Amino acid sequence: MMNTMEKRPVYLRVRDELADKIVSGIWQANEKLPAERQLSEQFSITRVTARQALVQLEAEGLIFRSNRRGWFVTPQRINYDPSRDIGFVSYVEEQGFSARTETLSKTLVEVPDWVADAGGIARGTPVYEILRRRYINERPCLIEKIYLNPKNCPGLLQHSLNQSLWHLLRTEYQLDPAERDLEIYPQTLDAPVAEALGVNTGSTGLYIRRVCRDQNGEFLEIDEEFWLHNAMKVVVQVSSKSL
Amino acid sequence: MMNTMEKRPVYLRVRDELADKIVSGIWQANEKLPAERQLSEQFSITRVTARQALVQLEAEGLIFRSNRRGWFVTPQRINYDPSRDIGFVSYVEEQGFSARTETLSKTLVEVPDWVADAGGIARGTPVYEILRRRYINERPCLIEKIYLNPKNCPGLLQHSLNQSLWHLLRTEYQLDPAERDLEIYPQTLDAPVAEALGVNTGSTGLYIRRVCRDQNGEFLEIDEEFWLHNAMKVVVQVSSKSL
DNA sequence: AAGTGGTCTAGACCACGTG
DNA sequence: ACGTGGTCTAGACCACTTT
Repeated sequence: MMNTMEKRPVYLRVRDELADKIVSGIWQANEKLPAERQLSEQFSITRVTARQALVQLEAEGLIFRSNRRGWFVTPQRINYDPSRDIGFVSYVEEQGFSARTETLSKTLVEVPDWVADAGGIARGTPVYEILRRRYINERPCLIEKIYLNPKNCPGLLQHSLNQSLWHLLRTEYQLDPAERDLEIYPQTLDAPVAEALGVNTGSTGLYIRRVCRDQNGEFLEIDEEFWLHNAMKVVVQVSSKSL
Repeated sequence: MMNTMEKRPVYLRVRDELADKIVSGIWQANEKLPAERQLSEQFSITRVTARQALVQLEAEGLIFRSNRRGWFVTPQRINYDPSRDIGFVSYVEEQGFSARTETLSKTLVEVPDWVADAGGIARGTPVYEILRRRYINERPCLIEKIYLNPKNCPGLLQHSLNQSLWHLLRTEYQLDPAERDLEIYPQTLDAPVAEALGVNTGSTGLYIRRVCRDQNGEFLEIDEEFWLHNAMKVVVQVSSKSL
């Protein structure tokens, strides 16, 4: 029974009880929580209040929702280093998870203005655009949008892109990035991305943008990643530059 | 009048109208939005629905709330490079904002276990712990918790710490970081941090952890930062390591 | 004292996913 | 067909901030 003398709002007390079942391991990763109506009955609260507790846990990353199927326990975050290119799949597998990449589309498009500006190429130039979806333990965790200058990698789209892109770029085209500019911030997922990840539009995500250049500072690749906010931790190692 | 044929939920249509006033500049940064009750009347909706729209905008980072005072338009994000130590204040001022640092506490404590492990020092060792709050345009934006090995900087706490810590460490103690390990992920703000930032417990934040080492790999500083999720963008430049 | 957001109740209907 | 979450109404009382 809950202590009714406690001043903490009801929804936070419910949150605490549910959080407890998760961190203590009573509810395992990917396990489905009881239905909202069931929870409200169990705690003698309205569904609105139950939802408030659930939304709070979602914000904390402890649970996630899948469309209209229900609420589930979030699996452990993976570590992710956007500055390395040893290959997503092997990197994730090193941590004991399974990973998979799926190519959603690969096309030649007119370069978006911001990509042209960030990459220092002329506006309107045609570039390769690759859209991929990546899974961790069969859960779709990020959408990736990649832009490449065809000048550097002609015929790239003929290859299968469900594997490490950098492995391909290195072995087939002798490309090697020397420097990367990263931009990272929390952002809500817009409709197309959210849909592709099977979550609600407007749910929280983490946005990562990566601009890779070669030794001459010439743009090699620009990559935008839209992650579920609870799927990973960014882990980067930076050496000091002499100024 | 809103198009009632539209399938988009009401709260998202309200969101759109409010978002429009913000991005179009009709409502300026830090301006207060109309009261929830006023909005619900204006749009002929319940307060619950109005709140749903506001919470959505909050998640997107477009507005923020201040205790029970109301909802306000979020000012522009600053760029933040956790790999540099040119000084927070000057870095922010370069971008046209004002900045200020406030020391909340400075003490000698027994090293927390995770700090000892991450820093490679013996558990139980005494270390300096510094707690600071940083403002951008007089808005509290982050809480910083710093751990330092007193061996490297004896007497540090006698200095004023409302300024660039690394300037102090360099000029007074000849310390210079060679390498930094960064860990970055979205996380909700716990009670003490949220209170110190004047926001609700459980609101979204961005967590940054930084471990600085010298050339010999010895731990110099560990720093935990708890940011408002909408206050900044992480911007890091990484040079490729030869593997 | 008045105004604000914070919390909560007790319902309802809808759209979608799963059997 | 049924169970699920997604949305929404029309109220209420409380705690805190501002005037």
